[in-house]
Amino acid sequence: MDYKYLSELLFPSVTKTAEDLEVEFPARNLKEGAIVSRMAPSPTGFVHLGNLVQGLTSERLSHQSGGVLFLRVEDTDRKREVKGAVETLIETLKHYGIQFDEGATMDGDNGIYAPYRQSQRASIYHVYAKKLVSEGQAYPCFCTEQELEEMHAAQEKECANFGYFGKWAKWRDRPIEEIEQMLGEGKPWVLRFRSTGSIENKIKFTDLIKGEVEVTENDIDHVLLKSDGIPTYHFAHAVDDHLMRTTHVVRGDEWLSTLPFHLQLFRALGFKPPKYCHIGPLMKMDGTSKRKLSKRKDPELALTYYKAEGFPVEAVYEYILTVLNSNFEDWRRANPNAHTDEFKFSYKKMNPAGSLFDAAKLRDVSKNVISKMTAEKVYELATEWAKEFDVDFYEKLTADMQRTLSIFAIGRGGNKPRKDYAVWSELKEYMGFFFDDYFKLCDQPDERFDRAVIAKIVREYADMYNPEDEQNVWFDTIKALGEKYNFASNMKEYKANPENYAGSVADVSGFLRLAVTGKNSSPDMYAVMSILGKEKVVERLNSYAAEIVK
RNA sequence: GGCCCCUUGGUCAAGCGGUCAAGACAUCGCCCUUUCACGGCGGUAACACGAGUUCGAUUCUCGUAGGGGUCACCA
Repeated sequence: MDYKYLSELLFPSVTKTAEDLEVEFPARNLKEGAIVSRMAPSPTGFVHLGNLVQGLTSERLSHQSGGVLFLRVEDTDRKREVKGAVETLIETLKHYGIQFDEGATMDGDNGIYAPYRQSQRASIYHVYAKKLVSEGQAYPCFCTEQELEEMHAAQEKECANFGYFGKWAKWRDRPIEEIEQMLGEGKPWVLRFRSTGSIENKIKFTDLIKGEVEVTENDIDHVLLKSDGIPTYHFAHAVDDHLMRTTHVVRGDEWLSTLPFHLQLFRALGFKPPKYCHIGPLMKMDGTSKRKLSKRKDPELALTYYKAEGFPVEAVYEYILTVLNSNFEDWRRANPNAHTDEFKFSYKKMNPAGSLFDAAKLRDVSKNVISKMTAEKVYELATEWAKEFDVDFYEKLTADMQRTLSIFAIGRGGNKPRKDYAVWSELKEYMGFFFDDYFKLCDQPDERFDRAVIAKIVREYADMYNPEDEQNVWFDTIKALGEKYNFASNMKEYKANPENYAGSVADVSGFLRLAVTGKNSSPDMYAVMSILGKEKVVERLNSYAAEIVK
């Protein structure tokens, strides 16, 4: 077989050579040890938490080493093309603050290894395709979809391994005349790799996360170019990561099974393969107690979900880091205010197994993150969120910025800041009572007390509330009022002999709280009342007193 | 089915041949406290199973089981 002739037949318009491309896309000039990594998602319409896990790993690895991180869009699947997906992708990654040094952007490309969209790189792939054909390492296959299905069925029947290999590889060794004839008839074809591997052979390979991995050689003649001339993931991966001079590939471990093929491909092309970090899958609890993999359709795994819920980006980051690097939490405790970039991230600390996504933990992390923010920061992020997801609430929040800020300031700062909410979408429930439109009685008063007494106390307090009072005076007033109705003002005494009292000042505070906020749980009452103002406080106290005895 | 990866409490996870097997989240109890929170202290709770190597295995090896992945002109 004259492979050279075949390659001209298949790729007549390709004139460039692999050598030309080496010159066009030269090696990077980086310091020793600098890692070049990338995020290479396919634009499916939404970004997955897994993408962020992978992206964050790449980002830390490259930037921490003084290297480069770039974004490459893997849009080689025309059938699954989703309109606007690339924009969504770039926007989402931007929201999550991943800083790319080069790669695909909204309006094009940034960087000398462009284009960074695979759909625009066909001519580059074809150079290598032609080269492989001319060397006898790849060949055209004219099998129809139906023929392939029949092959699969036959293999199933024979209990043979699946795939296009060995005797099943119909077009692997057809004479050139036949190929020319098919070509002449304009029949569609794909380019297949001529594998020389055997499943009898094992190869050892070191993954940066999994460690020593023993895999079986690939013997399948995988498709390199689809019939539309666009490469498959495998071929594009080898060509692009070589030309873009990627040193480290971070990806999910679902790729582990095709790794032998990738290694084979790099060798066939004369490329040095990158180092690989295969991350275990992120799983989720499914139903009862069974664990299941994170599927593309789990809405809570889509990044847009976290944005809509109102998780601060920083919280999602912190959570992912705690999952990725087990020592991150310890570090965070030791450095509560340091920027995450100061944490020494290491792939050595990464768990080779997959992990279950822990929503409760994320919430906890988020509460901590929010509790450390200033009121101004909370205002900024909460209003940003509300503007997009709850316009009415947004208007309330921004109507009087100073007032809103003072609400956010309650219990903030100091060593033990409050941790009331984990996401912005909970904010309305937490502080809604500050706005008349959202104020309503949510909770019931304690059953132990006579409602008439409660009403009496509440009404009486309405007459005594003086916003000018200092906090201790304010509280003394409440204590005195309670004592009048035999509610203990000294908690220790009350606890020692509860039977001597109708209740404690804690209960009295509870009555007032419920009247003013509509809830049994709220931030500091003194602050709440002073922000609401005398008029509003008195009004709510009185209407509550009336309401409760109806 | 073939091939591959994984397996410490409910969850995330330390642990690299000798530990009373960390810590965090969740949960429960107590304390602090004017409420609500925060916080503090403490409790329940784990090395999947079976062989082997070894004086000694959670740590090493091999099986078994379980979980997961992959076998496309998807990535």
